[in-house]
Amino acid sequence: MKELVVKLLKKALKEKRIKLKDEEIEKLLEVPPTADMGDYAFPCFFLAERLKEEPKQIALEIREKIGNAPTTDFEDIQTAGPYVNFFFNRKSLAKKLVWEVITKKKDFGRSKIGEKKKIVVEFSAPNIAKPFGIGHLRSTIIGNSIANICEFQGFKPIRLNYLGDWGAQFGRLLVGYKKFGDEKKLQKNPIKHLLEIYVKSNKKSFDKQSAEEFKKLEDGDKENVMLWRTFKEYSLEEFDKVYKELGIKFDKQLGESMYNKKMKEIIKELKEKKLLEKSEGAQIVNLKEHNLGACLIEKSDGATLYATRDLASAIDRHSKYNFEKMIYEVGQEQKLHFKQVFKVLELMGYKWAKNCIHVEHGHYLGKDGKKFSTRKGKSVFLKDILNETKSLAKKEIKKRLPKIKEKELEKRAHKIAIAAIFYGDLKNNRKNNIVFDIKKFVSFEGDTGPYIQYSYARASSIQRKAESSEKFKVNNLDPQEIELIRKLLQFPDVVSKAYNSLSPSIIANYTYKISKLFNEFYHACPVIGSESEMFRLALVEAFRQIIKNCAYLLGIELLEKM
RNA sequence: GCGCCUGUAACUCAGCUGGAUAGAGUGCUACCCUCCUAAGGUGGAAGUCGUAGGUUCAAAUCCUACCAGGCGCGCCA
Repeated sequence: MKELVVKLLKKALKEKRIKLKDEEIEKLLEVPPTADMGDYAFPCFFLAERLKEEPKQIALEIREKIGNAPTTDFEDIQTAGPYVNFFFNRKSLAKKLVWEVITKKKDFGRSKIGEKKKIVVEFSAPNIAKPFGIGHLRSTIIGNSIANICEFQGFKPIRLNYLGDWGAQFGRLLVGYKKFGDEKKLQKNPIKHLLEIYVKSNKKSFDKQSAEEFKKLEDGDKENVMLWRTFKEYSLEEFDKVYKELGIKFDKQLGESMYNKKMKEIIKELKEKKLLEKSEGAQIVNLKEHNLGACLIEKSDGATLYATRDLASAIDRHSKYNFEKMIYEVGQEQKLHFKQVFKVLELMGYKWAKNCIHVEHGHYLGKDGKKFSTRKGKSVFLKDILNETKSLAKKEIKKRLPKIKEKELEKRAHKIAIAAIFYGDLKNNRKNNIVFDIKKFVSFEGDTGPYIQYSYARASSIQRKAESSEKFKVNNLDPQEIELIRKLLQFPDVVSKAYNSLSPSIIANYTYKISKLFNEFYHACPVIGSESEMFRLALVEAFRQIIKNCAYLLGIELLEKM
């Protein structure tokens, strides 16, 4: 539909001797704030500057050059000050859009611009031996959604979970386990026990010992390697359960430890390329002239660091996947680290370094405005949030369906809880910190995941009660129908906007908006038994389809009944 | 001290590649189930868009300074 507007404008502008590419015109087009201002608007300010004429005048001229309206596609084309407003023939718009959505189904809004090129998306990346907290929840939810968005834009995402299974924190854990460890406790509740140990050993007095234990681990000390393996196995079991509950799948699950053997190669390569220098006993890449400080490669005791492993992993992934882009969905506090790593890769001569992107997210803060910290033992665990949300969902379901079977109850409550948590996170701009409020997560009213599920369930309910047909005639449209159609029309643009900024929140906000418009439509326009029954059923179906596509992008599941 | 991010209604947040009257949700308040699911809908009250300058025909949006919060700045990840 947008192309029609572009076509008309291009022709009119040509007559005024202004050459603009289709994409340029498309970029200038706006969707007016309300339906009575039309469906697309062309602002003339930009041309006013170029032609040194009054924008109002230009708008009038363009309107004149466009010529006849109405046509089959346009009901009217008006000027409003400096804008040329295009009013689609709403009946034909309604018919075209609904038909397109119903025939394209899950491909409506999909783009092929990605040409199946690979995009590596690293996300989640929890640390072994620590419980899955809300910190990693953000990366998991956002990263998953970003991978889905890339897929929808025609790329082939490679979902990568890069477990924090190596590093100095294992030195701490080893010291702690040797001092306070208890095999029985470990078997009974491994994560809880490991966290206890970690908190106990996270003290300055153990710093030296911890560093020694980590170095021993890196050098292959038998006892340490065995313990490390045990910790890892227990953790993986735990994480598998978490991902299953969340409905998250990865293409690859790797750990930092796998690059342990490649450390020497990397250091050798850096030396050969004359990037390494010794400083205060450690080996660094000096990035002062790039205003990025120093990137630490090797500690003074010879042990490696995070950056070293990230360099190795990036090079390895590029040789394996030859990716178009690599996205790291990691917290904002690691911004400098990634800038350094990407810079070092660039200095090493890897041209693809510019295709590595750190997609950062803000964190959950406590009500005091402070960050939660596992190190201080203060954290909010996913398990607790999930349980609390689920039990409230159960209560709500039972209120409506007192006789529901336990199995069905469990299933629905789970889907609702996941949607509440996912949506509650994704609706926020990822860059910002969020004040964590359990009440908000557990709330099912207003701008929430369950509201979206509810809207879908209502739509599905109509479908169940009426027989729809492929043939429909569009009668006069009510304002609520027009508003809904106008918004549904925007779905493809919304997806591409979300992709360009790698922001799932754009999809989330849009999903809420169409749900709200649907509920308004539902309230104002009876479907079954109305004169427009057949068209309205088709419109409901189009809404269901688009909201399904949105839910897919967000990683949440919908329910036919709730 | 330097760098990055943020500051919008009582609270939590959208809007930020400049554009037509600044939007939601929660809370408060008044209504709407003989009607396709009230987890809903309709109305009302509530805003110096942190402050002060600047750029522009046009600024919540861009620039500068300041104030406030978060994060980072060498052997953690």
